[in-house]
Amino acid sequence: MIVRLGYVAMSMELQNASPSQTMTFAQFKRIKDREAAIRKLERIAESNIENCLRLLKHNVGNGVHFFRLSSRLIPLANHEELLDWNYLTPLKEPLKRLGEYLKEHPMRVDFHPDHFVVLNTPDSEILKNAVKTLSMHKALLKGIGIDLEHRCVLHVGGGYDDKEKALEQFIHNWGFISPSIQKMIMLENDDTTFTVKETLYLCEKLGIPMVFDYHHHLANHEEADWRNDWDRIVSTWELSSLPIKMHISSPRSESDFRAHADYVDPEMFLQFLDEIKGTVPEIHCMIEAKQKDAALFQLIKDLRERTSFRFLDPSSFIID
DNA sequence: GCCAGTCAAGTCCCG
DNA sequence: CGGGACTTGACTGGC
Repeated sequence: MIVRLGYVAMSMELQNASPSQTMTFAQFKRIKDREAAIRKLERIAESNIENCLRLLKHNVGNGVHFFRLSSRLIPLANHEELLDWNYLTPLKEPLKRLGEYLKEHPMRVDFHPDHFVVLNTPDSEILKNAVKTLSMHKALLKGIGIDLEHRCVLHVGGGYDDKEKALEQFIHNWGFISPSIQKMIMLENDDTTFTVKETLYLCEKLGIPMVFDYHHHLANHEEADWRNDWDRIVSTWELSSLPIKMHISSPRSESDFRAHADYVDPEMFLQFLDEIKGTVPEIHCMIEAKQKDAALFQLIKDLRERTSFRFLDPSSFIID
């Protein structure tokens, strides 16, 4: 079984390389000349994409081939008072450069839109905004030249005091979402509302790959033993051309259990790998730790010290 | 140059 | 029902 590790959105090691620089709407309004303000937004977005390319180069230099792109590349992209702003035109060339680099250096990249993209809302305005944000992600993927299939991880959404009803609302809303956006989606179990079993219910019904978040599962489950659902999780990936992916993080502390720790506990990870060994030919694990790439590099170091895993490259190894 | 406060979005929580 | 907490990284303002 091949295991490939990745990390999230930004680097603790590269200086001044944030892909999520921003301008709030309050700041935007304070600028008298609207055209100048829009040009500033465009400069920030271009800089974010430029930093994104630096991050990709940093990844290649360190043998990392799995990476989550920031979902905050374009500040205020979906703001209702900026509907006339065609943010894509000035970004066409920078996005193309990302795509060209990715063609030379293959890397699995995807997005995790912010948690206010909720597809199971009963409010049609909120659904409209969620779809708008997903359309931006679609445009970014197209601009880079990445196939849309399974590139956006989302949570199921709100519980609204009746989770069964909330799940049915998801199914209802799903019918109003265009196939090209449906195709982008993966669903993840969350740490407060929807468990693995509930997420699986939707994934199986609608043909959506499920991203298993081990930490969230520990925080929120009906049945503690996830292994009973593992085969079902794996099966949701049969319809995808990409290998199964999941999220790995450690709790910050017992009292602050849901928060992400700085690093990943290697013993916990090794125990987990031992459980799933041989169940899939290849798995991609997204390391979600406060220390981002530094946590990934530390985990790799820990694994090298503790195991005799055969490393294919600095961030991928084989378990027999 | 550091620390506290602000910003954005939805949901959730409390009174 | 309304206001505040939550979450995240970036940024601003006060000292």
